[in-house]
Amino acid sequence: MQKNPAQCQFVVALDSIVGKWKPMILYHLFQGEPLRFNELKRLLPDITQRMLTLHLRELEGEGIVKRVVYPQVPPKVEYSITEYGMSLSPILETLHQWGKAHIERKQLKNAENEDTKSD
Amino acid sequence: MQKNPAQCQFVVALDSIVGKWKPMILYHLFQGEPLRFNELKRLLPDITQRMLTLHLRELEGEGIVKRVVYPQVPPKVEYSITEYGMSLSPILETLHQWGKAHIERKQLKNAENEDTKSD
DNA sequence: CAGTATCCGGCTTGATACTG
DNA sequence: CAGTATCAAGCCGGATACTG
Repeated sequence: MQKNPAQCQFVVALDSIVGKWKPMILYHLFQGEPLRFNELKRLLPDITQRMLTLHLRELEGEGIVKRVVYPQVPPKVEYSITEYGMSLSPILETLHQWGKAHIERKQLKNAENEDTKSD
Repeated sequence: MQKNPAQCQFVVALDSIVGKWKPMILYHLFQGEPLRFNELKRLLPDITQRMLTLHLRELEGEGIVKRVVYPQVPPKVEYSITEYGMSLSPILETLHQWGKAHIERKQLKNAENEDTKSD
């Protein structure tokens, strides 16, 4: 894509965590407990099986998520954050902090607008 | 979108910086100097005017970028990071660090694969 | 110079059905 | 249970032309 040597490395990082459901998947897996496919599906009520599979495969491909298959019937598959994936936690943490502040800021702005509107 | 109370706040943060060119735009503006529309365009050789406008408008809407119009002919418009926008710097910094490490890791993996392939 | 306006293609996501 | 396969829709971004 872009060749710019140093500057586009956060694009790389973003690619690993961007996707409609990836942040949510990561959030739940970061709770620590390994989760089964259907447990994740239940936690993400609006996701389709297809998207859950796709995103999990991508995260697995990046080495962020570990997939463990228990050979039994009915099948059991558990997903968890890899040790490497844990290295994302500073990113998720700063994103979370900033997102929180950003929402509060927006609500403030809206409140101000309500004020001036009433004149 | 999702109602999940606390957990989706990094989605909010991501929304503010995700977009094909937003990270690059931010990168250049974070250098400190205000940049004119065409200067940004020159720094982002493959961006279209349309996308540059759209992304700048979005960043402006979020309060991250400031747009200053100098009323003169030919028009002059300067873009710069707002003080609020500066609060993104921890995010960009961690993303950058992680992206760098992630690339190196991938190259390592590739090298390993080359080794085993030669058997 | 700094944009808009239109039109269009592709990739991401969604819906639904099927399976070991 | 944990997926795959197929098809279709929607949104993001690209190309191009036009303008105060």
